[in-house]
Amino acid sequence: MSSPLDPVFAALADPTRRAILSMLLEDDMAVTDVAEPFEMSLAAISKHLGVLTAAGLISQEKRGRVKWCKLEPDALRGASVWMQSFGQFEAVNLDAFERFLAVELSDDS
Amino acid sequence: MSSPLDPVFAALADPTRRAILSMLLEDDMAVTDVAEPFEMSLAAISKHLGVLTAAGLISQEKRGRVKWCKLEPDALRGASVWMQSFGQFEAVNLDAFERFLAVELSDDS
DNA sequence: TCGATATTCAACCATTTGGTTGACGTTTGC
DNA sequence: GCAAACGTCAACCAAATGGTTGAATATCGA
Repeated sequence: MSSPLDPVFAALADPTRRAILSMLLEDDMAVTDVAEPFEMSLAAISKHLGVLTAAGLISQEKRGRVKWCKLEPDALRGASVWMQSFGQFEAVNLDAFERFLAVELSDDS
Repeated sequence: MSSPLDPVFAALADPTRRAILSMLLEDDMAVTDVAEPFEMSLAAISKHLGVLTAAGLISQEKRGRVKWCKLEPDALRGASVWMQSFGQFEAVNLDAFERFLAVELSDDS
């Protein structure tokens, strides 16, 4: 059916939204400042920010009349782990999978 | 603007397509066999496989009347690298991996 | 208080997406 | 040769997506 990964990957599928995430990597930003480099309306950017918020990739906090946008990189973790499982366990080499688990478990990190 | 990441993330946004990729992780499969566990038409699965092929995530080779589907995990590399730029994912987080598996396997249809 | 700034909302539009069904072309096995 | 199996194609549909504009709301600064 669906999973929490659905809205994350869907949000990442749009280049405008990926660009927004990259911008927020440097610092928190107000909605108007997020919109500034893009050649589209503020309302469109507001919608994109809504999609990113719904996916959990950013959070928004209103202070005064300004709404600040903040990256929430933890939301990428599930998606990242899902993808890595393909790179590392290609052709489901079960031996490799178990070696991977052993290494991960013995490494306190 | 667009980038080669667009179709990859868009393809991953659908749970049916992610389930198909997981199946192909175990072995190459014929289209009919890919479709078997899903409660939708063969034509719908054929379209999903087309989306995955367009994204480069699988390849398809016809032998006789059977078309074989093969995972192409390298296509995930670009997306993976993009996500690494957000840091914090250098090592696979096993807790997150297990949470992911629990969710992903429990709502499979 | 008033005007400007910040942001969202509502209505609308075109395009894409994910599904259906039925017809169609190939390949296979008897 | 012919029916069955494999898979796609074309047409259609409903819903979601990504954008627009204009009005609305809330806050700030003077």
